[in-house]
Amino acid sequence: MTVAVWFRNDLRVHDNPALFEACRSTGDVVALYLHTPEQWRDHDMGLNKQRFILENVVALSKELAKLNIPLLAISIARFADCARALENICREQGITALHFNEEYELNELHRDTQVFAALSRVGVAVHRHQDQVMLAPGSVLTGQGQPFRVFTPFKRCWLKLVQESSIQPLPIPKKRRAIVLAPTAVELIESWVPAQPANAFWPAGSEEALHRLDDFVAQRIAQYDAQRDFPALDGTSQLSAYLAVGAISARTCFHAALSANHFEWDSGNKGIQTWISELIWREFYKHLSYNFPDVCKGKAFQPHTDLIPWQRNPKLFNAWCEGRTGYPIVDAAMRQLITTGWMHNRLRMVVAMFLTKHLFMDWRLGEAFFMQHLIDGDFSANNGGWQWSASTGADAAPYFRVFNPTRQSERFDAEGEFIRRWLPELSSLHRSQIHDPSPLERQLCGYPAPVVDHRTAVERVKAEFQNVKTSEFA
DNA sequence: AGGTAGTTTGC
DNA sequence: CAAACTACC
Repeated sequence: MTVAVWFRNDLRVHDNPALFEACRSTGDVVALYLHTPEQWRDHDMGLNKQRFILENVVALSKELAKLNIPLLAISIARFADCARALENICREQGITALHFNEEYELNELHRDTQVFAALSRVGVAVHRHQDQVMLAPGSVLTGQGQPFRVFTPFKRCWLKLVQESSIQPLPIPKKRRAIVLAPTAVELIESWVPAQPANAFWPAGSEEALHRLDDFVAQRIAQYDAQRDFPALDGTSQLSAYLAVGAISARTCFHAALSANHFEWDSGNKGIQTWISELIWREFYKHLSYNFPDVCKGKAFQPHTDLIPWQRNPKLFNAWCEGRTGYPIVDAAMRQLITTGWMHNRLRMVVAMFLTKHLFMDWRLGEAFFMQHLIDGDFSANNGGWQWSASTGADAAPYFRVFNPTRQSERFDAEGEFIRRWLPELSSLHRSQIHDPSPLERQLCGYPAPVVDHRTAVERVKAEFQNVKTSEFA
């Protein structure tokens, strides 16, 4: 008897429910990976993340080899091909049961429904496990049995349920007896990696992820609340990419944070509590994708905001993409994204608000651009963040809350350190000038004038929102 | 997870 | 007259 584990966004051997359960079997265990480059393209997945995933698959195959579990990897085109491919592999390898961890976005759910139906039809037992979130979507509900639309009550309920259920990460399964089946050559997987310079900021593998978590919890988490908003500092965990591909689980992160907080939930260290809150935002957005699948179809969470005549002016959009808006903090952030595949969270909010509320451009353009560049691109978190910024989402920023990029810059990069790092043309400017250089200084530095006037832009976007405002009497 | 204009307070 | 507070967007 052979049992298979299909790996997707859970590229690790520790705390992996599907792997752990498969390994309770006495038969042989094999691991499967399906590469779906065309689907990735449809999802706007950038080369940074494609590379990172495949490097993590390679790292995973080595971890699995230590357990005597061969990894079979094949390249197909898209999710629609998964059922057929798995059916073939199961037949060829005599696989009688398939385990995998659930994913909650619409296309992924659809894929998994097809797989379940196809394999059940040919007599393969399909076992789905909960992994991506600590509490399954559908299990965190209001008193009315409805999904939450507001974060704070969601968080309160989530913490209560988690306390009752105690989140305990699973161990690495025991080494198994050697089996005959040879794994897919690492060279084949490596041949799928896009030809692009290696990303030195993000070494692949669970080992690195766990090391980062240890380091963060030991050194920086206690100051997280005080430091996380300053992009020039290294105040965040830098774990997002590993969470996005599942090189580490949210459970492991949560458990480490809680343990550092002496298992206190609503008390103890403020930095730890704030970081845990961020893990809960991640849960909140995954639950939203599942409970409100319209957001997976490009729709705004608040339907009336889809009446807003967002612009798609390519000239302005390109200025934003390339970091030439004439707002130093925005341009520095965009260059960090393009260069490293990552952007500081505070700046994600700043540039997203700028694109939507100053340039009045469709938030979907920004959402797609982020996915094309982010190494940690995650549909739910990215869509949630964009809709928060655009004021179209669940528990979003109110439409009249518009970050003033210059004010944000003064508050969170007071010395201009971050700006100087990414905009060398402004590096000689004094802190009093760097956030909004005078016309003369811009000319001397070869730095563009602002593409829009702050005041004018804010007036406009507020008026547009008021135009589509739902009547209280409707 | 805000900004801003206008007003009041407090030295 | 600047910080603090308030109302509104």
